Amino acid sequence: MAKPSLPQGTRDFAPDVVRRRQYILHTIKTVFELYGFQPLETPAMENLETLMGKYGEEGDKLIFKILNNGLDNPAKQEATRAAFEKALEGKNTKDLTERALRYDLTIPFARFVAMNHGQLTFPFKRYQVQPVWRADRPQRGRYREFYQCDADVVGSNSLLNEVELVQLYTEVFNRLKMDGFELRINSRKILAALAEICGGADKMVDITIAIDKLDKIGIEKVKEELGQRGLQETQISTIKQYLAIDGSNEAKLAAIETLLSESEQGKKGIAEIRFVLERTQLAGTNAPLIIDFTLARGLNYYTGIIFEVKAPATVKIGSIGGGGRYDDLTGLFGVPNMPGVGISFGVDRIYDVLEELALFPDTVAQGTKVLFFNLGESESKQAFALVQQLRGKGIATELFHEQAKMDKQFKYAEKKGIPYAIIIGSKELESGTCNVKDLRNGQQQSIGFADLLTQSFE
RNA sequence: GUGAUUGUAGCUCAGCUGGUUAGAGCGUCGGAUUGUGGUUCCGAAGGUCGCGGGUUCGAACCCCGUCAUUCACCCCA
Repeated sequence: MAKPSLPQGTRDFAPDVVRRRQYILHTIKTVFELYGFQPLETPAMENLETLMGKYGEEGDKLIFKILNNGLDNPAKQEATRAAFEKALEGKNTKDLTERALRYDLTIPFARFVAMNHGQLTFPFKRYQVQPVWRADRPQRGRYREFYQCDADVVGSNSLLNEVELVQLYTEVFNRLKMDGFELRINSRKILAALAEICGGADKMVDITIAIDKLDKIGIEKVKEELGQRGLQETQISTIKQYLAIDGSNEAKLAAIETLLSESEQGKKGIAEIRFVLERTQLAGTNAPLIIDFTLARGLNYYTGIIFEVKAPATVKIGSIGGGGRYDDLTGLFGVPNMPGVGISFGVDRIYDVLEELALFPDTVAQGTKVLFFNLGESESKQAFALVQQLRGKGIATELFHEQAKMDKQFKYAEKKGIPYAIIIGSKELESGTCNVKDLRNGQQQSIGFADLLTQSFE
């Protein structure tokens, strides 16, 4: 029997890890609900044609395809062989695969909205927390199966949605006690305006891809890449000027206004950012909003405000969330005029940040609150009755599974992080009391069976 | 997909130029300890050296293949 193993890029989550992940997800979901978002779940698999062509050529390669069943059916053998020939050429055919694992949550969501737009109440605010799969090569912090945690508002052009999402981000990270996170904001319209004054709107994709790498490779390499992507010296110099904008949010706005004064689109983008900044402030939200004109976000479907959440500078993890506005979510599925804005939380990275900064509350590790010791036949009968009563009160309680030395039972409690041990031996049985020991400080008191039910066990 | 890297006990890692029976720490289990844990002490179990092939009198070590890991690129969360 070969050693069991896991498929590349997948993980088991042990109990203590699940607890901590649930703490994060529960916090986020609570805030989503607080802001009026509704939960949605979609299937792990979609029809292949729903996904293909939505993520670019590279994206298509990273979609996990599911082999059709019944390929060994003799009647279909001819078609299957032909399909396989096509697969060798890199083409997909229904005769070989017609389903695939979802690659993200946005496209399934778009599919859902397109299918149900007649029944939905708009603006439709949904959140969705589910795993997605990518046939990417795994690396640190990159997996083939990972959770996405998205919230979107569709069917509304109002910038108030952006303001609310800023508040939502702020609330979540405040609740997680993550001091020092930053909310970077930019507008895709400003990037478009930059491309415009650099001589070609068609260069926007090239420019954003290069700018996006600024953090990683530095200004010189970005200039190099821009040159390779066919931009002229004067254009690169304008972009350099653009990237050099620095200072307070006000100073940045003033500088960008001068630089993009010729562009109508640029003015719109600037006005959008101004609006979000002002309204956030007006609402009294203490959001760490920072304008960052170098923020580009690779994805091309964004059209307005874009966000990115950066982890506190002390942990070198970078982005822990992002999002933005798009004009047309469902056009690809035949339902036009469906604008929206959405955000996403990077759960795995948030986990790493909280771990590194030791921000998980101690209580997260606790499952069972009370362990009854098992010291004999009649003792355990009494204990078992009390166990059920405490459970009835909603207190997570266990009885040690067999009679054993106290030493062993203490160690079990300690390893499971159980805070209270209740000891009922022959003496206690006689007196109708039990010893309740707080394992965290070693203090112990004798309590009557009846009084046990009014104890808090916190 | 491209280029590197590393695979030895449950975990972290030693293991000399290729040479007898592959080691340590931590963890696990048992004991010191028959009703009070975390410390300490003693003892034990645990390995087809990732897998397959080759070279050699002899391979954990060298060669080839393969699988997995980690990292970079691409792309992205």
